[in-house]
Amino acid sequence: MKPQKTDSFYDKIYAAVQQIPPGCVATYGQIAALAGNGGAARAVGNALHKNPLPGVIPCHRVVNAKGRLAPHFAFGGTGRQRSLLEAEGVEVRGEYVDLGRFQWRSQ
DNA sequence: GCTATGACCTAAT
DNA sequence: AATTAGGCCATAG
Repeated sequence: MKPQKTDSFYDKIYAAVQQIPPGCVATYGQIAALAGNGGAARAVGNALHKNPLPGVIPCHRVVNAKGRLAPHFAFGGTGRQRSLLEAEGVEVRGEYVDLGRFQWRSQ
């Protein structure tokens, strides 16, 4: 049997994003993998775009495979994100983040 | 079940 | 560097 206590994949995605520790960032593919579907990066992006739980989901910790922030953000823009990430200790270069140093990984 | 959408990924032009 | 094209997946109507 499967310990499935959620209904939609989106719900897992939101949970995965909330699991991201401060000072770290995760890629869409990583969130998709945590949600149980590696490769569903697109679904992850859609889930966050809908952002049903603003203020609860730290979307600013989610970046794409290149460590780049989204072109648009439900928070007000990438500039807004840059401030939040830097505030947590993440070095942001324009719209890019150093994945080799701040990408969230199992410790 | 099909169509349309999307904050993705990669390659090609 | 920017745009286009194809591929991948899930959701909503």
